[in-house]
Amino acid sequence: MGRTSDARQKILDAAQALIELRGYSALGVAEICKAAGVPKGSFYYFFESKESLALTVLDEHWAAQRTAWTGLLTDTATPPLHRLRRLFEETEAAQLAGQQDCGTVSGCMFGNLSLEMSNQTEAVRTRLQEIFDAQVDMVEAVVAEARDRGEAGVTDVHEAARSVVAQLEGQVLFAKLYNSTGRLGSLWPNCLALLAARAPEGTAVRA
Amino acid sequence: MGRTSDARQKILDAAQALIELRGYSALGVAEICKAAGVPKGSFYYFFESKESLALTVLDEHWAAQRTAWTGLLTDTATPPLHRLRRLFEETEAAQLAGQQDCGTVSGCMFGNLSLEMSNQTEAVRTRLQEIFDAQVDMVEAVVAEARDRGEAGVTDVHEAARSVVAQLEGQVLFAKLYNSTGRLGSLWPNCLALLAARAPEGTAVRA
DNA sequence: ACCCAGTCTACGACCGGTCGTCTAGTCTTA
DNA sequence: TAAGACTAGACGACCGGTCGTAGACTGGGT
Repeated sequence: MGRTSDARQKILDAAQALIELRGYSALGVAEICKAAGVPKGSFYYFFESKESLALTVLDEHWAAQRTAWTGLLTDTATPPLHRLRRLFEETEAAQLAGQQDCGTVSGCMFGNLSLEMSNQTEAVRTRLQEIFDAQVDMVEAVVAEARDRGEAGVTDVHEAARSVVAQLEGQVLFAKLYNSTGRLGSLWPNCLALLAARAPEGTAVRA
Repeated sequence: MGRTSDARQKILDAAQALIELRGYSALGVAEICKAAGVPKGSFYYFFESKESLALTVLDEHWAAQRTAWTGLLTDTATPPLHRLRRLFEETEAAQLAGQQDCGTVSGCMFGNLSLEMSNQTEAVRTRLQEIFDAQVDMVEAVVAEARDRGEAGVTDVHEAARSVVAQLEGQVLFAKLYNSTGRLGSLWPNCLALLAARAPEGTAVRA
């Protein structure tokens, strides 16, 4: 009896879980409705189309993650690099939890959908770009803070932040492929390395 | 006719192109056959199933890429780190070429299929694991060589190689999502950073 | 207190089309 | 003509999506 029908929310919840578990294209509207315990006929009352559902799931998931990230990354009581480390630890913990819940490391929904849908529907691609832009911006702010405190030698903070997020996506992809969270521990040392000063051109790096 | 029918090869080529362009799940057997100019009825003469086609495409694509990588990475005439740099340059060039051919950065087929299929069919997941294992091994050999020459400070060469490949996958994912190869240039400096010595535990943090 | 249009929510039945797959058969070559 | 190489066409299942309407609720008229 919620003000917005709870059937809609049940569809949303089921869709989010199933998309993380099995992807989008391989998923049918009927299957989503069955999992949600909602008649299929109701689906198109609550959602305009399957794609519109994907967009809504994306938005809801990002809203939740953004809240969590904001809490982690803007906590001025802890040094900026420690905040980043906590972000990685939380990511690892989340993947581990997902694995124990449903037997499978589900990876990052945004990365998953990027590779699966971005060249099928322009709307989803645009939304995913906005999400990753926002993620990078959030990391960038922390990196800039660290640099100002002399804790990171990097000069181009935006590109550095992008690389950190890219590293995270790549490692999570591996975690999903190998169904193992074991190696996500390298996230933090790698982040540290990416945030160190860069040699201007060419050769080796000393300690 | 040819001992291996050329129809089979035409299906393979069309499938490879279409999978890079539109993914696997969203692709129908009929569409592949039409693009290949092969009657749909012939498909199941040449391939056991759609999944078996995917496996074959994967193998063929990897065989080609492995050859190219081997040529690049085992060229003892050039220093190891330069070989790695050339690998990134070639990757960037390949993505750019793909973009100009079909208007879209197609990304890495292995990464794409990892996120799209790895939790649908175990056979594909296993094959993808083998491919990435091999990629990491190839990079690892070069990293070990660089370290022996004192050009890389990293101690765990396997994990370092894995991180380099992860970074590559992450950046290529972004290139695909934003349909832009412009930022793949950060691949090489990031690789350098990942190959530098790691502090054992949170050194950069002085708070 | 009762009723009855009118309105909105919610849904089962169904649509045309496409999916992956298969079989029955036609070609080609020797 | 025997034997393989190849293919047309159709199969049942299922896809995303539509639609007519049942049921719950509303607010005036009586």
